[in-house]
Amino acid sequence: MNVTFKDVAKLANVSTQTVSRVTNGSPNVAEDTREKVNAAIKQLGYIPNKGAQLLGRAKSKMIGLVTGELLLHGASMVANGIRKQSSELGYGTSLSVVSEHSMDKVTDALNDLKAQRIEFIILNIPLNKEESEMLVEQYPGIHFVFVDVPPSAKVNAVYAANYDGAVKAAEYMVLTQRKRFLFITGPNESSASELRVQAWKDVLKKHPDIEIIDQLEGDWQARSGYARTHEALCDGCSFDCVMVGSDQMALGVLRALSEFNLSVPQQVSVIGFDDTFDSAYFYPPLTTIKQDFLTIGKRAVSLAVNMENQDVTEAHHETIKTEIIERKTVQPYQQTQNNKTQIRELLKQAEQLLGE
Amino acid sequence: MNVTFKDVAKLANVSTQTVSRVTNGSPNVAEDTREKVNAAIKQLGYIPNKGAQLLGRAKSKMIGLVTGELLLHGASMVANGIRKQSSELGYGTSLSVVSEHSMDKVTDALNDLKAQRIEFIILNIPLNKEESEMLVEQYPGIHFVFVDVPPSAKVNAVYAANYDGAVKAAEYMVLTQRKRFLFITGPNESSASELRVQAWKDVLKKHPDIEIIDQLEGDWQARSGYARTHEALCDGCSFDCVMVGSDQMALGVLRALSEFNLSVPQQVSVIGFDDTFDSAYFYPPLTTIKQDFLTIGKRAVSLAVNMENQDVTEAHHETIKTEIIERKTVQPYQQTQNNKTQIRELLKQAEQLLGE
DNA sequence: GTGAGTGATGTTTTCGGAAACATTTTGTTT
DNA sequence: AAACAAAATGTTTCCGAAAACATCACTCAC
Repeated sequence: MNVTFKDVAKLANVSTQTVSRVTNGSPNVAEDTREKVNAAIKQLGYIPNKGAQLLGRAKSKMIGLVTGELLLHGASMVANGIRKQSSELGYGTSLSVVSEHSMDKVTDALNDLKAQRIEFIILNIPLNKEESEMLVEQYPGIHFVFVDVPPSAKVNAVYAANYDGAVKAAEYMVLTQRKRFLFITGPNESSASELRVQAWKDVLKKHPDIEIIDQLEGDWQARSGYARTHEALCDGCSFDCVMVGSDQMALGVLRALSEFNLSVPQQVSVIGFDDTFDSAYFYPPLTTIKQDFLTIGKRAVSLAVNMENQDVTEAHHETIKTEIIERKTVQPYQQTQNNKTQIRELLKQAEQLLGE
Repeated sequence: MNVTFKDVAKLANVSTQTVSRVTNGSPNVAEDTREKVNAAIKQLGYIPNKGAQLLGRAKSKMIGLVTGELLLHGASMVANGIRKQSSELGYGTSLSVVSEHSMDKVTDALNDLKAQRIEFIILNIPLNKEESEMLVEQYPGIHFVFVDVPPSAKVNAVYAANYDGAVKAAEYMVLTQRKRFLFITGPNESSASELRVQAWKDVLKKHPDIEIIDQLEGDWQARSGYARTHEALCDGCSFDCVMVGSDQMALGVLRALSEFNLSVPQQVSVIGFDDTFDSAYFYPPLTTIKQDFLTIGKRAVSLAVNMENQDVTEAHHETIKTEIIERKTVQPYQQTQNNKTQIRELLKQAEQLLGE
């Protein structure tokens, strides 16, 4: 029915095995034979059958990715990095999105990948230490790389420098003389979120005059950032600074603050985490900790593929650095007196309105 | 090496074909045999080999999706709808992301899907009429469904009601007495974008006192919305209203306007398109046209699968309705005099700053 | 009681490649 | 030119499931 190997072999007047050698780029093929075969392939529009390849081949040349919701900036960018690096290294990718955080769904996804005889799997979902170690044990022969998972000697992983990044954020806030902190964190099950909170706390507890007003759990999305902040304000919380676990949540935070007529950064400073494409266009533009998601994805692939060649003596860990991006939602101390500019701007706006 | 069919058959003391019948849910299997086989499968941890299935089976039971960048809200949500509906109908999905708009990449992706013997393919990328028709011809036997592609009798497609939605947006603006319009559109190659612009123009040309100041092309992302608006303002353009092709671009538009001290919605009204999760948290919350992306994805799958059973006499088209979401970036006429409230707020903010 | 129909199961063949192994051709060395 | 290595190509077998076909046991009708 479909064009196959044999058709190509017949047309090029060679054996099927030679065709196979050409399609797989074997070096031991004469140049003119190769050309002849390639011409036949092109002429017939031959497309190899993945099923047959998978069945006949020892290795699948595929990298599996199990990830959370791709709407999230981080997950999506990591996936992009993985796709990019995989294709660079000559691997295909098979994607499995696990929306809910349930181990059943994860094992379903893993079985599906195993059914494709995929031997490299990158997991970018929140997992605790036990879960990640269990998976490695449960699927022997599969090379796992985890993203942002609690450190474990048994498990290969790539991390953003969550702790370091969060330290930078907290120290930056301390420098600007903020005293009353509100935390809006990512989901508690996320190791990345946990590390960031820990870093914030570690920095702040060095300063006895600083108070942590509250710590509220969000789901990375703007909606939750808004809801938590709104609740806190309704409860009469008073804070001069919000540490937020993601830029998207920070968007919601900014909105809630603006509804309560709290000016950012004068009355309340806000810092995010991620540096999404949008965050530079928030009102005001968001100061945040940049993560290099693309590199995280790329390194995860490289790590996975290298595992094959190396001794599995020890698990590899790799940390991708973060960077603070200074924009307009945190006001450095020395600028505090600069409110005049702000006031002048507000008055100008008022005048313009009057002029209409 | 791996657990296979034969192992299961041996353990359950049946033939391999019986195992096959059980795994495929054939009705002609005795109840106790079925149980025996299932027990053996479970005991051995048997996972079917996708390659062998693909090779041995006539149909692949898979739906392929070729989509643009999943960072975009629309693409990501459509993909979610497709995954959901596919698994509901018992199909797997294979995803292929095409970042650049290049037909070569598209045919690469298509060939990859064809290599998996996938017979249902949904394309969610900007394509012109010729391109879509060409693909249908070039890949006979494959059931294509296109998303937001120019209407063609030869091509099955699912659309958002782009034209209707854009009409609503334009009429809403007209109602609020806006006179000088700026368009920030999506990429020109996008049929959806084109339709929206056409709708805007069709509505506005009924009103001779309305002027279209400029029409600028963006890439759906905030950055481009910001850049285009910024450029327009630097060029000295004067407008009281911006029609924007996507919410993300609208975010950039809002930022640019705020940098020029133009108040939204008093001096300039802005309306977006999409209703992304974030848009409710913009400053001010964005008035926009909501698209039901999830349904678009779901309907695309249903359409594809139904094509198999029906005569291919005529292409099917389906339109998913849009809805206007009124928030705060468009000011209805009767509220224009309400500026006092706004001014009072600004003055209050100024006072607060002075009090610090 | 015999033949037809039917449900449950077994046997054989097939899918399309790739690995393992065998063979031929070419090139190099002495 | 003989000897042998290396490169190029061919032949056979196998991967793991599903389809096609074959068989068998049983029920029911006449």
